[in-house]
Amino acid sequence: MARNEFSCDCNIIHQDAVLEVLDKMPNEDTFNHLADLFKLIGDTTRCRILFALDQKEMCVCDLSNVLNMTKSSVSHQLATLRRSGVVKCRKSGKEVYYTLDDDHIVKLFEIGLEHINHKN
Amino acid sequence: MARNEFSCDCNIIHQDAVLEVLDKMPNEDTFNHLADLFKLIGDTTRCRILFALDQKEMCVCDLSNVLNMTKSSVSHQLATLRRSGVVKCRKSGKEVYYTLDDDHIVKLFEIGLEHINHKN
DNA sequence: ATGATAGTTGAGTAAATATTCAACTATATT
DNA sequence: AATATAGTTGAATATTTACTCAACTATCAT
Repeated sequence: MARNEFSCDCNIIHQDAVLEVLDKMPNEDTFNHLADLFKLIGDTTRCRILFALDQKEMCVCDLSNVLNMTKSSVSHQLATLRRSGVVKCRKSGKEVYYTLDDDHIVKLFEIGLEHINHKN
Repeated sequence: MARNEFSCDCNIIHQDAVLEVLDKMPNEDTFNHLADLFKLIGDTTRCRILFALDQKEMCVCDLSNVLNMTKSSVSHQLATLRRSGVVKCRKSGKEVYYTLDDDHIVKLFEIGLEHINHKN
């Protein structure tokens, strides 16, 4: 069997399948964005923050108490979530109140929880 | 204001909110499993593998060609996905064929793609 | 049996990242 | 103005992890 045209260390076993799937694959950017989204919620702390904010608008200090973590740590994660556009904040006096700003997050959580519960 | 009972470096601003949210929060295990699930699909390579397998059953060599990566690298990621129970495999001759083994993954991808496209 | 190919696996390396710590800004109170 | 608190931020550290490399097993063809 002839060496394949692609730069990988094996021969093509099913060229038809490979070409068909390659044709249907979204581009690199799409996968990067998709992975970035899941990576964003793929952290226990951020999961807990997002879940808490889905219940109620909260300031950094409230969240620190709910998570039992330092303000600094929570603030760092909130900054990450804000940069990614899944939470937004408003300032009121000395406090900064955060809220969820993305409907998809809740849906992802719902399916994620389904996944966990349906795994015998 | 009295120092709070929780071991964090700030005072409670809204004790009612904190207690209410704490009451609704799932336990630690749940968040760990949830985060692990999203972490699993929070990687470009694994996203691409799962997307490809959603199109068609494929062997490691096929996937290596689709992804343009070494067999070793793909095999490592497949082992991770297998350990987590989102793909399964069957051996046939020298080849090992992988398929998706979790309906939730496709749903998560759908919502993820929605998220990406609905962002301005 | 010998050689070739598909796939796996463990160790090593490099990159990414979550938390800590300390310094900082901004706002409110006295 | 001085002090205290809420929150942010950059640097450092420690942990995680994706990929490479080399060695290995299993299967097929001759």
